[in-house]
Amino acid sequence: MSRPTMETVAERAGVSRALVSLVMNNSSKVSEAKRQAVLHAAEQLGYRPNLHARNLAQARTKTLGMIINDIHNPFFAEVVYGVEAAADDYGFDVLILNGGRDAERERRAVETHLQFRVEALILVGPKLDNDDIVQASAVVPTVVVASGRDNPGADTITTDDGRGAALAVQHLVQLGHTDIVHIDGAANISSRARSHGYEKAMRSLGLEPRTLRGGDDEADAEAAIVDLAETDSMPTAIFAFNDLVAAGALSTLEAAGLRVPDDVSVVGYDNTFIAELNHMSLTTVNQPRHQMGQLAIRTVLERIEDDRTEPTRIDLAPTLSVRRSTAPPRKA
Amino acid sequence: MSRPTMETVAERAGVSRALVSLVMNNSSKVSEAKRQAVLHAAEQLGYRPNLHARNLAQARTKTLGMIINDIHNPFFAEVVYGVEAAADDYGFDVLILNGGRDAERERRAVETHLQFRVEALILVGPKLDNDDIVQASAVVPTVVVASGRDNPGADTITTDDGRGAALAVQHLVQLGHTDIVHIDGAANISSRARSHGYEKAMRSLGLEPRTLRGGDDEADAEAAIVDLAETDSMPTAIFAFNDLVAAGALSTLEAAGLRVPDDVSVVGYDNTFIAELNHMSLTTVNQPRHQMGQLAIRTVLERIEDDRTEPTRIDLAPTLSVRRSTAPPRKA
DNA sequence: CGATTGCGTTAGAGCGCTCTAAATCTTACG
DNA sequence: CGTAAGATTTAGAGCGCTCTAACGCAATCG
Repeated sequence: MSRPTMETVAERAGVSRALVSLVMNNSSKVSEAKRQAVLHAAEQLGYRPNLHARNLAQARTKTLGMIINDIHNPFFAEVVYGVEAAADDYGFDVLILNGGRDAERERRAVETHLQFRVEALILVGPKLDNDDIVQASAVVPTVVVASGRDNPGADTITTDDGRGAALAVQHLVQLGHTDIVHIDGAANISSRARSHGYEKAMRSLGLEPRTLRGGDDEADAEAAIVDLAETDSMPTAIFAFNDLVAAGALSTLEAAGLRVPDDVSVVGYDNTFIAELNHMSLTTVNQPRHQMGQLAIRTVLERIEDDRTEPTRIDLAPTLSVRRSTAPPRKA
Repeated sequence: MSRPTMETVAERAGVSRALVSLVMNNSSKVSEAKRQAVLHAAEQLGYRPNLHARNLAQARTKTLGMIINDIHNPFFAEVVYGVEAAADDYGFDVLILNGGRDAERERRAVETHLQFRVEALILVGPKLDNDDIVQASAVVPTVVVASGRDNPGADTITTDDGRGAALAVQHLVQLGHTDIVHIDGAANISSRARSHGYEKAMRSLGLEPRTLRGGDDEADAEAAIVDLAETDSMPTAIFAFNDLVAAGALSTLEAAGLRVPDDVSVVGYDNTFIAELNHMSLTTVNQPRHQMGQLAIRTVLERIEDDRTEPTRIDLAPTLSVRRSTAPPRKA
């Protein structure tokens, strides 16, 4: 009652096991007659090759291991699609493991992938620290897709957060804003690069930067906005660390009786699903996620083929998606 | 230069390969001294068991295959967490493959999982048709997590869509609404059950149902709402097929100069991320997604252990998450 | 017509691991 | 001190597949 094997198929088709193997890998040197016989027998038996056996016999697995920081986050989903599209081109399977926003779980996921002998590791927005990444990349080619991060030993695909922030500032300034506040990402990895970019862009345009402590979700925006409202120092525009913070800003501003974009313009970051909703319609900085995913695969697979040892870093340019949350400031 | 194997470790530790195997499976009948020696050697060599070899040698893989309809959709993400939590309890690894909203890709994903000899298949919101599901479940125990669907051969975890719709209606009626329009899900699988539930609930409360054709995204809501506005037959409340449609309703109503919930109340379905956003704050029908994921695993694993052959169906009760998009109707 | 070539096919070793049965080493006891 | 009972350890077969080398056979050629 157990699953049929090549042996079974061979017997049924009246050929040797080796011949079945050749057919399964559609080798060109099999006579049409036998090929048909084998395929027919396989079909009848419901034969399905055993990947474990194959992977063991061959040196390789033709499999890539991907770990996603958090399956909830639609930001990463787009990267996944890019990765899968590219992997498909190269004939690789992609196994996905969920990191669950937890370094420890991610570590176990890496371990699992390594035990599966994946040929490369794609870490999407990893929580792992540098040591873990160094260790992993010592075992198998590793590529990290994340914003604003340097990963010793591993290839890295990022977008330039500083430049993204500058795009946001420039857009607002072009609209006529001069009083632009930034709500930062607090301890988030990419927070630093984004606030630096913001501050640098402001100064280079002769404006005074004003950065408030934020975080990475709606509630984090609230405190900052309330503070601005109470101290009567509400700017004409707000550049938030990410879309979720921007969303928090939106609702808090509204609760305070201010209208977006009439009274205050708001810019987010990441161009997530939220930003696209008509009801939100957030102007936001976009990262070419699909392309990031594709590049991740290309980079790491070329690394295998050319056996390059030096890690590469690819820094893509973000773009701005302008929607209805930004407008010229009210004429004072 | 190739990876170390048990043989290597055994040699280094001065024991036999079999002993290393025992240690790796932490058998109790190994002397402490040898255990340490082996672990030490393994550590030094960076030894990592080869899962393919192990899976081949053992009859089983201790691995489950999950296919997610669409990695973008945060509805499924929550199910994933439930699945993973439960699988972890049972000591199973979960391999995730992305269906990509495409039946053909899903079919290939099933094939891949079968070739990996997963011990069970978890299909989350599958696009596959019944035949495919029957075929898959003939090979390996299969469980489908999806709303409103019957899956011959496979176990099914659902919530009762009709009841969910009734919850929405009851809530609105309790608030005092009598003119409640439903925007349906058009060709979506669960559309039927939800509209039936809506209509039945309306009638049982002595109200006249009014169902408009919708769909599953923002744009689909627009046409319906515009129509209501133009024919001057705007109800006091709208029950949408899902949260995204509800979001579309929100923005279209607003564009038409109507306020939510003051002029019109809106109820969504699924309690997705969107509904939670402060700026949207949608009252919506919630499905216990995490629990659905957990139950999926329990069901299918118990099926293996008790080798039950009859498929089960578990129908969970939805709940209502009340937020700010609903309120009593304006007093006329 | 025997030797050569080439195509299609197959035998058999080996991939890294588990598992059963048997071997070896201790320890305890009469 | 010999031996049976336990406790550890090991040899070796086998999981399902790929791959190399060799085989059989028919066509080709000098």
